[in-house]
Amino acid sequence: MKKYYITTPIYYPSDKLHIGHTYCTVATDAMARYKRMQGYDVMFLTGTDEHGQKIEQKAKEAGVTPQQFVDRVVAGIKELWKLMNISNDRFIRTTDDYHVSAIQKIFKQLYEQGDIYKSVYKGKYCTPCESFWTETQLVDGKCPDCGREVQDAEEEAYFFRLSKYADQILKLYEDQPDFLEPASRMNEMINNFLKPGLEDLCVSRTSFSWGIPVDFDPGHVVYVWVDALSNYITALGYQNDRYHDYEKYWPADVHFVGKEITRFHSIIWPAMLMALHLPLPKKVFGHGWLLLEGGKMSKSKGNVVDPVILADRYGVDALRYFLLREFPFGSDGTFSNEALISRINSDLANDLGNLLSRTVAMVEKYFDGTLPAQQTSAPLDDTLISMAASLRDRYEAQMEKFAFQNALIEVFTVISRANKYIDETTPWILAKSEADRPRLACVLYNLLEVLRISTGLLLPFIPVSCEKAWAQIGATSEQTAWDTLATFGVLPRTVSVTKGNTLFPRIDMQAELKALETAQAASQTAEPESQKAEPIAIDDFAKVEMTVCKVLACEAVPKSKKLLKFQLDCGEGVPRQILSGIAQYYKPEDLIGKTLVACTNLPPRKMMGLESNGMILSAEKDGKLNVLMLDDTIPVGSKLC
RNA sequence: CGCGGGGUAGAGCAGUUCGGUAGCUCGUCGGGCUCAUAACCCGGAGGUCGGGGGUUCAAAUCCCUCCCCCGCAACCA
Repeated sequence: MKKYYITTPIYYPSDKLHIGHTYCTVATDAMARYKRMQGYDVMFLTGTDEHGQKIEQKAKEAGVTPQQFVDRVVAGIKELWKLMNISNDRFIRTTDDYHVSAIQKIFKQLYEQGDIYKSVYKGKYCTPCESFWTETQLVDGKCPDCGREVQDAEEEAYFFRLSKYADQILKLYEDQPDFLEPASRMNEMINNFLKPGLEDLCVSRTSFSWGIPVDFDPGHVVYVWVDALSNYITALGYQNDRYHDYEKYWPADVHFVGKEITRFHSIIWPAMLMALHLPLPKKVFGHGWLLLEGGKMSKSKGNVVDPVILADRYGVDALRYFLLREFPFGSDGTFSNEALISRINSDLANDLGNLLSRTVAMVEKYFDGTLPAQQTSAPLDDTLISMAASLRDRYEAQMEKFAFQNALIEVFTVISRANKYIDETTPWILAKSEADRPRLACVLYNLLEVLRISTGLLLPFIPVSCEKAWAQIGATSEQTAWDTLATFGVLPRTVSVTKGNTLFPRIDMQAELKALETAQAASQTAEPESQKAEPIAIDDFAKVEMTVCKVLACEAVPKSKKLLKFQLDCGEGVPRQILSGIAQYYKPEDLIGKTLVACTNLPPRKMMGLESNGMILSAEKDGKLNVLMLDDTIPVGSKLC
């Protein structure tokens, strides 16, 4: 049997997942279901990448162990995939025993054959801060955190000989121009990383401990590259006994990944596999991001879209459909509630749902639910029939290119044609004459066939709804199998229908937009987590020196989007230079002469090569920022108390 | 000149590989229909395809140039 191995990235469980992760996973799921439908033996893998410093910190903040922390988040992720009807065959966690031991073996093998070597990470060390810094991070040759002297220091670390594989990877791209898609991503890799030259990659850490220990060198843990990327083979049983289908499924047919991690999958991962003498995946596809009006989705902006709310309100299938129909898979798209509702209404409710509803209703009304065998065709039927019969091929061509959007457009073109066909044939008029009954029966039969083929092909996208539709049009799963979908006339002529519930109810746009706003706001405030600041002692507050100052000069930092450079009179006799990331909110000239407050006892910090000696106070809420401006009569140099 | 993506009707997008009448969805205006989820069908209005220059019989598409938006990396104390 032909096999097909497809993967999502393994997600980082430092937080709840959002609509972006859902997008990628739903796409992978649709592809997996499509391939199963075609008769492939599919392995669909997803999972979680659970190690690293960030999770160690988050667990500490939450007062639990890292393992407890990830267990909780991962449980939520599995629930989300269940809700979204994700049909993954396997779920790997990088904390799974079998993965841990396999990684240790892989790491050791690479070390023993010389592809990983122990070296030193050279830098400057600040003893009181216990921190390593590179030359470029230093401010005036001193520790950027505390301003004290630093010493030359060396830290042991393991490195992977990535540089050794640069040529082979360039050759891979030449020989296999479709290895990484869309093509624009490959250009980015070549220009940004390959051409400038690859540096060896630091693949271990000693600065945190939440990771897979390097078993032959205590104190070192394996860093994300080797740990996370290898999941695609350890999940099949590579170097472990938990699973035994590495031989069967590897190499993967495609890795679906977000564009931010295409680099890891198209450079580091192939290099690692080359080092291990393993076959390379056939393809890496870097999909685009879902953006929101006003930019990227991010926790800090508080504009994260929660898939659970949307699925609860409109149904899982509707959300799945929207995600794959609205956005071209390779490029970014803009998500909005309005677009979601509009898409559901126009395609699913008005076109597909209504076609099903009116067709089934007419079969019940005119023939008591069962068509007679005597049916008369007409030339008018030909266009519809040929469109429906050839639909599978056009759909398949798009699916093979991961062009989900286009595949769905193909299906809905036929659905629209069927709605038009009803107008052309006017069944309600045919119903009035006994002589036209055979003709009427044929018209309704043709409509049922279009519905059978359409919902057959929509199965990977909206699986639950398709099965409901089959129940209504009287189709069995044999009659909607892949092989039957390129043939018109599969349902028996005397098919019986059963009217069911409305497949996709229309959504009241105005009412829902309001309701959504409330629901989303509620879910965000429901988890204040670290919102409330810890109480501090008055002494702690007193440590912060806040000084009233006047802006002497202010200009944008060249090539910087965020930074403005201030010269401030803080009553110290000499101007103080402070950089502040508010360029998007203020024009430099508007701030000159204003009286502001700055924190003036922070250690100096270097940004864009310029030194900043403090922080200008501003207030921020809901993405809006205001610099604190004071009455100009307050004397410069006053301390806030 | 850091790298990449993009600018096409009021909104959102396709079309650009390989030049040949500018298309889709939503919205809007008018008409039709009554089987259906106030759904469906038909028609209209609405675009100097970011600006300028070039190649060509012919440019959204190819070449040059400029402008604007967005993302990535170094910056957000």
